[in-house]
Amino acid sequence: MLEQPHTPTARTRNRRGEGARLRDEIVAGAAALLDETGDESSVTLRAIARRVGITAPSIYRHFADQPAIMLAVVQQAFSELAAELHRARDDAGDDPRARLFAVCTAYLDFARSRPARYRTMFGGVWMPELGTSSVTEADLHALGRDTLQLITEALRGCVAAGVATSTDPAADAVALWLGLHGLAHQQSVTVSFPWPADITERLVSALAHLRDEAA
Amino acid sequence: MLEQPHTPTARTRNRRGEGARLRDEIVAGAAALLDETGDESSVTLRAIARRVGITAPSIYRHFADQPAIMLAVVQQAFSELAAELHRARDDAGDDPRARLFAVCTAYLDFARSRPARYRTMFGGVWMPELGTSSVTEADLHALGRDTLQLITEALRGCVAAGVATSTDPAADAVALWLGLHGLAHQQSVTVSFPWPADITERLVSALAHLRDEAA
DNA sequence: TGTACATCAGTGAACGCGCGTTCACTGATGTAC
DNA sequence: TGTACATCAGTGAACGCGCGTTCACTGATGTAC
Repeated sequence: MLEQPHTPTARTRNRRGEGARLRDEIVAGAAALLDETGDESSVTLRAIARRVGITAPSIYRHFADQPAIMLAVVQQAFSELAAELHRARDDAGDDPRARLFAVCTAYLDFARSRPARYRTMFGGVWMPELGTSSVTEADLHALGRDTLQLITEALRGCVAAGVATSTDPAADAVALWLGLHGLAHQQSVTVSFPWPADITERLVSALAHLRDEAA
Repeated sequence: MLEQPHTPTARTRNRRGEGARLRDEIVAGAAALLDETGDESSVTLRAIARRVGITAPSIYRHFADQPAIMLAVVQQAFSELAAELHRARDDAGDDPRARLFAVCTAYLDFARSRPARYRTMFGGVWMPELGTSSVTEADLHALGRDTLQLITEALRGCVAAGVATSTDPAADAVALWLGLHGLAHQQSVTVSFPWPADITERLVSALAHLRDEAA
């Protein structure tokens, strides 16, 4: 990860009533910084300000403190993830097995393409700040609920079609998500791990209790 | 996680030739700090020094820089993990199924009892420092190799005894480890996740391709 | 057995840096009359 | 249509802090003679 100064384009100040735009720019800048440096600790309030092309105090008009920015980044990342999973499922046609694999593959692709953001979403690194910061515990609940629900539905589809033998799709969906998370997380940390080539298929078919494709 | 000042016992300086003892105290102090704060960024060189009861520059006699301390903590944690897994397996008797579960349960217990250390071991948070620091890539390879080998052996034992139907234990062991890692990691981050009660059994039996116990 | 000396463990003061946050402000833009 | 004024987006300077790291040093301990 080389240093890439990213000379910010000279900003023209927002017009009256459009100040809220800066909020989006701040979140986008923080996300870009996170992706580029791969390191959560590089995403400082001042670094974000430099990146966006404003002075540090300007951020306080839009965020109570630094953790609040990270929370916004994480929230946005979760809705991006949900959107990508939905798109993948809808593009996969009607075969329930294909739909399940489409969702799982999209999940892994998401993590692979934004490793640092994925780690931040699930890393809990910003959670110890709870209590000292403006981030409330309520903000954090239900962030991953969408994802889990999508996986559950895809698994139920397989069961209904008789291609999966799971007798408790809700519980097995949790197990399946945990497997995906383990792989996604480890991929986001190491590139040189000696994965079996078919590791995704292996994980998904075992955890979803898929029948042999031949059968 | 409340602040616990931990007034260090007044140190008596090591005798000549025993200076290397401080090295162990530094590593232990860093690990303790990590476990107590739950936050990697609190484990600064100066905080470690305070904790151990020495001045900051004294650390440089034993470690080239700050990441080198974290590497030592991680290395020690990996050998602790390996030791606990071996002990669990050896205590589990001869039943291969029980041995496999003993290893997997010990793995999860390890992560649960030292969440922050577990996250640091596998979090890759200290890896971006590579190149700027004294930590070499060679130091990092093979750290988890022991663990994976133990799981592989336990799985092979099940296959040999006919209680698991895996046809590629080496590859399935990777999948099983990934599942355990997903669960261990998520547990280290959240306590309030609505896990199914039998999540461990569910993960292990699916990924290891265990036969129904009834059969 | 006594003493000079080298070695070693650790200290104390200082450095420059980037950080989060505060404060009083500026100057463009829209609005009321 | 013109102008005074309130509002709003953002600035600039400054703060205190903890950090990693450097440097010259101290003083106890063991060793050679």
